[in-house]
Amino acid sequence: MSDVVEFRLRDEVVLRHIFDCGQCFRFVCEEDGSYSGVFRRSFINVSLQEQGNIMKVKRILGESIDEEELYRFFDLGSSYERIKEKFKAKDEVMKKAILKGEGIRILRQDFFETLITFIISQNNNISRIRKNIESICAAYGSEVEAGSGIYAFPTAEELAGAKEKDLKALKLGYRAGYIVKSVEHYIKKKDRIQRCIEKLAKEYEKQEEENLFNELMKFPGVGAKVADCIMLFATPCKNRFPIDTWIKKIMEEKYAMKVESKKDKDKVQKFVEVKFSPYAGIAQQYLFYSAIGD
DNA sequence: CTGCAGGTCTCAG
DNA sequence: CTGAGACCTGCA
Repeated sequence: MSDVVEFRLRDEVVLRHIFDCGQCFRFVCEEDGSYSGVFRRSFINVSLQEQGNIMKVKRILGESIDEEELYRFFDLGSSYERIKEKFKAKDEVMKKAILKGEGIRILRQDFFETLITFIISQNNNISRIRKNIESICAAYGSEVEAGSGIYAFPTAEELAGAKEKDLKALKLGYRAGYIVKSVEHYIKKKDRIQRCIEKLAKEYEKQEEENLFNELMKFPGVGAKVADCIMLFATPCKNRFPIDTWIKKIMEEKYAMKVESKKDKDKVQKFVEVKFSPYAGIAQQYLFYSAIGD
């Protein structure tokens, strides 16, 4: 445990691509291009050093930071360069998309936080998603350091104290009900889900991926898109391809695929799986980032 | 004052 | 099993 951790990077990393590609909502860009945000029970600052060869993580407030946990958070065990080469060779559209999002990495975030965050994200806009999350943290999370005014994301037990009307008072809107029910559901199912995730961490299996997906779909307020996001951003599975409005547009414009009915979407899933498995989710991030970029 | 935002749920058919 | 409509809120 320490105050500063540095990693020598094997891959090209661009912080903006990581923190501004829609996978997380609590990190903000500083004037020097570094990013600050809450990681577990610490407020940290992430910057690149030495022409991008070193990633430096500094604890600003709260608990000391752990190298292993950060290594996992930034998915530093995966070689994105190798994945990118494979993608480029297979697909021309992807080749261009990768140029725009060269430095993306998929963060491995906390499961519960990701679950609640993406329930909030449905049919919502970025600025309100951010506000909603901060409200929840301030109301139910604990401060990373006394008097700092910076709050960790609440644990399931902390958030279990929230009633629907309380969350509505925080302007969560109709998602308030989903959250209350999903917190309850999570507390009941968390052991089972944890086991699923551990199995997937040991080795990737399509069947186990499906099991977890089906399990996630049982959470109130979680549909296919949100389930895919949770899988991609909070479990070892990198094969889910969330289809949101941006991806829909891309698949229609660049791949000439229809994306309206559930059937159409299943077709898209198959299509990207054949091309990019077991990393369809990483492909999704390049496409997504290239779409929001312009 | 409408429209819409990184969807999901609910019901008819 | 599939396809419309409704849905909190807030900013354009």
